[in-house]
Amino acid sequence: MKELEKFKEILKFHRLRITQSRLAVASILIQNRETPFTPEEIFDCIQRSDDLYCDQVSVYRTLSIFEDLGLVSKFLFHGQAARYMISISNKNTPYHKHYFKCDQCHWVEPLGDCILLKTEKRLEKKGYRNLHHHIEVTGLCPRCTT
Amino acid sequence: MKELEKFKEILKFHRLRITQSRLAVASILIQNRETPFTPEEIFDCIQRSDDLYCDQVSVYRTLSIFEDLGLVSKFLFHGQAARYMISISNKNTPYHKHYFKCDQCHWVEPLGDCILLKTEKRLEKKGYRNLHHHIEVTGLCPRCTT
DNA sequence: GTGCATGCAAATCTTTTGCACTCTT
DNA sequence: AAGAGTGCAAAAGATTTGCATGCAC
Repeated sequence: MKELEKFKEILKFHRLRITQSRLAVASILIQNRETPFTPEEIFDCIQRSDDLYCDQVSVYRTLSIFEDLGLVSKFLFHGQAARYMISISNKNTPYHKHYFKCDQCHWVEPLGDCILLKTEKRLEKKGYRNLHHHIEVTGLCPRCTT
Repeated sequence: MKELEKFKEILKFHRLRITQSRLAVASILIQNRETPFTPEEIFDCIQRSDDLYCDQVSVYRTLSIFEDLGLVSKFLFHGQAARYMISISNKNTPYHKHYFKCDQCHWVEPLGDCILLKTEKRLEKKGYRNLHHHIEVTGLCPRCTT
């Protein structure tokens, strides 16, 4: 399992420790790379597992660290707990930030190339700095369409 | 004040009552059309005002209704309370959904024409339905750049 | 008058924090 | 051995709900 190694490598690089909790959260995220999970769902998965263990609070702490390291991305669905999804591909290709999110099954699908680069360049010329962007397209995926 | 009339009109159209609370929240949103406010900030504004009144819980209930009616939009900033901003312009031009949001002062600025229409059409051909989208560009605005 | 909307209190849900203890390094 | 990380409990913050009362229609 290449991706878990990637997690370990990046943790080491940042002088962060490789612990049971961090490996547990990483494993769940890797196993469910197609769907963003809430901290609670991740915690439940870990509890159901025989060989993984992590406290619920540590799930939050771990996700926060993974987010800072760019290993996961955080998705906010309106009126719900935040959802996290692994952001390194199994081919170590760069993370693509733009997704379609299904309102019903929470399935997430990459959308293609970024279409905001021009907009950001224009803003930078005007004096805007530290630009980040987030594009969200939501709706019902083909499987959830009745 | 044209916009308040628009709020009243749309409430009436949906057989919802025109109440003190709803008018108070609408007024604050209209007065602060350039900045999205949290429910608490809206509540504080109302409390500071002499002639407006609304309970804090009713601010939440009212915002939820206004959102359903398309009168306001909800912005989620990571790790913070949701922010709401009026989504009808003073010229009754259609609401433009894409903004730059300043991380520091929460100033919000429209970005220009929508660049996702093509993407949405492509998805619809594939069987996706009920599509909505939300684009967020964040960073520091010129005023907040040191 | 009818019943939608409100105010208040309390519950709920998510996330964060404090602190003593544990385990990685 | 040092101190980063954890587990537990409890706090904090945002939002929702229940219910009796009030107000728009």
